[in-house]
Amino acid sequence: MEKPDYSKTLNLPETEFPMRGNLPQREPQIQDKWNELNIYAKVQAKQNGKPKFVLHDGPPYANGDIHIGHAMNKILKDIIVKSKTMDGFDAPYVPGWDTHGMPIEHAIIKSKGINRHEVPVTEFRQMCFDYALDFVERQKGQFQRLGVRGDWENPYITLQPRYEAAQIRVFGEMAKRGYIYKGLKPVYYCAACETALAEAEVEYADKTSPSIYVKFAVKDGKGVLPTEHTSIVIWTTTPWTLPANVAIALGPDFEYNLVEVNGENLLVAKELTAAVLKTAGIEGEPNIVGTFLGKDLERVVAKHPFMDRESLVILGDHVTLESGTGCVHTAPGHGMEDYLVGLKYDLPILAPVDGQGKFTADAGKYAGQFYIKANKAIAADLHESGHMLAEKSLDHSYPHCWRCKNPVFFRATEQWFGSIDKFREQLLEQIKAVNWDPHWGEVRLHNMVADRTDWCISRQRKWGVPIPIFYCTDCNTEIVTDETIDKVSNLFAEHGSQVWFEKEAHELVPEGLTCSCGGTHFRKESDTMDVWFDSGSSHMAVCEAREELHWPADLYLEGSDQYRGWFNSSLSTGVAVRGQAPYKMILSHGFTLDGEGRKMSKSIGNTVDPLKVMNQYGADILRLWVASVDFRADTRVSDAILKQVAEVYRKVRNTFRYLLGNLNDFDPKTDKVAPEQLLEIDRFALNRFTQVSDRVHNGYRKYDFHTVYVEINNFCTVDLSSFYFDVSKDRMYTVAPSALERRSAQTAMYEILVGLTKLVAPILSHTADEVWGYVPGAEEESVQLTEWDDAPVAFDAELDRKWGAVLTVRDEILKAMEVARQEKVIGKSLTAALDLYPNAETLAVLHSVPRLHEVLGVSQVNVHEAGADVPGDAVAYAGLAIRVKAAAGETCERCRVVTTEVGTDPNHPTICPVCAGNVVHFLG
RNA sequence: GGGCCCAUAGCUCAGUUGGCUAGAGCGCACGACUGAUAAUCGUGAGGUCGGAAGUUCGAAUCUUCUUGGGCCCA
Repeated sequence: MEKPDYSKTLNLPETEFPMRGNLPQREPQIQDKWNELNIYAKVQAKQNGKPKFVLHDGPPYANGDIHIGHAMNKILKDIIVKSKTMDGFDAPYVPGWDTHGMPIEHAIIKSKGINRHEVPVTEFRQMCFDYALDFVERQKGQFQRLGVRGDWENPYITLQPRYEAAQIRVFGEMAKRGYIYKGLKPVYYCAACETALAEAEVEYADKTSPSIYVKFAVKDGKGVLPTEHTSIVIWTTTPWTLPANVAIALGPDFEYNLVEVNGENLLVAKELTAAVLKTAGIEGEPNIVGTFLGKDLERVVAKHPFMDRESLVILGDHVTLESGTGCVHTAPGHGMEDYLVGLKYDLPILAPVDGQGKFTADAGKYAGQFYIKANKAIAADLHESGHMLAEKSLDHSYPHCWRCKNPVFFRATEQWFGSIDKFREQLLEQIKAVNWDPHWGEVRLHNMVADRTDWCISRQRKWGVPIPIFYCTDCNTEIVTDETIDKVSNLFAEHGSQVWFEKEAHELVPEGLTCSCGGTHFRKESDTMDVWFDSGSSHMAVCEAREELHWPADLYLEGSDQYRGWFNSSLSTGVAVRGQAPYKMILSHGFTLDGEGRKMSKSIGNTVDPLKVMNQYGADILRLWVASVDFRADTRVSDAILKQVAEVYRKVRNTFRYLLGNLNDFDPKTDKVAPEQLLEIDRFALNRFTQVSDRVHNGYRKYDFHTVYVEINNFCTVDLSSFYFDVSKDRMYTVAPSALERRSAQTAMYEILVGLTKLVAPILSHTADEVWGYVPGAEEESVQLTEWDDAPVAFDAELDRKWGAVLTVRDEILKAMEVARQEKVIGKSLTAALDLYPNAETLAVLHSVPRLHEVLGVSQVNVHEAGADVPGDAVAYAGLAIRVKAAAGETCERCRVVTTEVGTDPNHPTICPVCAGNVVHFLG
């Protein structure tokens, strides 16, 4: 008989599951399979009737390709939705898009080079509409490439008719409750284009402006300032705004000097006194007759230099001492800060300038003049009347119109507001009721809501949802009633908001509408709504409207910029129309920075493109990266970081591969070993998995994905690869295929394989399904169609403690063996024989371990009694002295154990008796 | 300028109510194996916790200040 090739008589791992992921190629195939299966619908159908969990998607803006922030956001949501599903919930996910607003108008105007005023509104809006939908499709493909599962065939889009219709109803509800009012607010305005401008439409350029110092005579010093011959000196570079002056702002904590000059007292900030006097050409040592704190001068009354009006002294934190006089001319109708401080003091908002930039009758003698031209006339008059202290000019950076390049200015215009004031207390109450993660989110939103001004919801824009208000052409009364809202909403539901621009007012109002004045002719509002009102209505248009969802949502999850944005606008509309926050919980993530913690920007060139990452590494690597970081804070990403994540992935993948390889002949239906018959070490492996499984489940439930990542990583590397697999591999390979020792290990590996696949599925969705295709006996078409099971064994704390002690001893022995290896006493562990000299405690541990040599990976172990003489060449460790020597005998050609018994069976002269017994199972 | 947040080994993160020589994985170095092989195993070297001051018997953990960074306002 010829000597057999013993390597053919082993149960070596074998699997088609590739070692290399090749994710950029493989993932799209897996996604195709999901699409064929219609995985979303299938999962939803299966979970129907289970407790619902609604994560409501915050809509990204449909413009541009997705960036790394989008990727992180969507991946986090996907991990949550998938883990909730596997945890036994019905977790629908309806993705959304935000589509109206300036950036798309901007993009259309730029890319098509068109002038908004020359293209018919409906045509312009259609272009915006098409553009937005193009990007919805584009981003949808990119989100799907990330592996995100959702109702992609039926998303919500803010330009959808049914969405716009629902939004109109939100507006109507707010109006009905008296929360909508018309007021004045300054906006950037271009007189040449006769239009309001968004901030993004303003560009800064150098300009030379007048720089004048004007005296405002004190009329009532409130007992603090003298009234006779006393003036407050203001400084301005826009003399034309003086007709709109209603106040003078001082810094509350600044000191102000009262300086006597030529018989009159002038008030200027102490720090600026010298500079002002110098500018005014006043020589000599100033004669300071008094010093005051700004806050002591509050409500002093001055007299306007040329209007028949008073000017109130107020306090503002925006006052600086960088230039001017420290006494700030305040015209709430012509400046943002002036406006805001004006709200606090309830100042009138005057803007006596019309749409062409000409002064109105309210500007008195300047009526009819173009605002800039009036600068000269005003200055001349101030000289004439003796109010001009000094007049110079100044070069500075000033906002200009992006189109016509003319200077722009702030002009108070009529705007629609949502009255936060009327339900601020309710907002603050509701903030308390929400579950905030991280907890500081509550403070952040609370502070914002506590001191925010009313919500300006109107925009002088075309690409948006129109504000559904009519005006009586006879008496100009605003009309918004249940009937008009109903009518408009229904029209929008049918035709979309485009109908507002296509039809005349009389076609849009309910039949028979009559104004209280008796008028029956109407015109329609031309402003559109702030896009935050669009997305802020999503809880009504989506959560409440769609039957698979519910209101309020269980969770909103967005970047921390959304405290100001969507969290805020959604809360406002929710409380306004339903008296309640539209979400039970807010979870927020940080921003993604580069490897050095710097903000990413295209100009610096430090961006990480998720699409490139997926082409290079794969979506699962990106997903694993998301799971690996502390997303609640800002996170970093770089190629080096992704490489590291890819290493972790490789380890996890190899773990799966090894499990699959060892299970190639395992049929769970027939080969499973009952728990009580399992070898102790196999039970220990399962026991550890039980623990890991529990921790991973809890990690998912607390949205601590980093815990999930760490637990899985450590389980694969420490528990499995370096211990369990390493220690059990010889047994797996050498024993008869169906021997209990092998089936026992296979049972443990099978349970671990199935369980682990389910644990990683929410994160490594592609890989998990790839693995699932190889799992023996797996019936479901996707692991996403399974739920987490209870762990295969109940956690046994005693077993865990015992093997913990074994591992500690093993570590000591490995150290000793490493020393022997360095000294060339041994090579691989199987060439070693050990003499162990334990103390009583360690002896008990060693005695408790079945198959000790297997656990230590050596050929021979000789455990001496406690107290035995320790030879001088043994190395002492805690509780144990160890002598490592080369094992005596020959190496069994089959199992590679070194033993003196090789050749005991004359038929097999090169192998050990154990192998001789096992080999018959292979040779027949 | 204001509100909120972040800062622990090269990297990603742990470090309950302040208390043993600050931990893990990866990476790195060295070594082993060649029956998980574009794999696998072992050993080891790396932080004094952004900085300063303070409270305390004792602080990465508390206080103040400070530096750098981020989000949102102004």
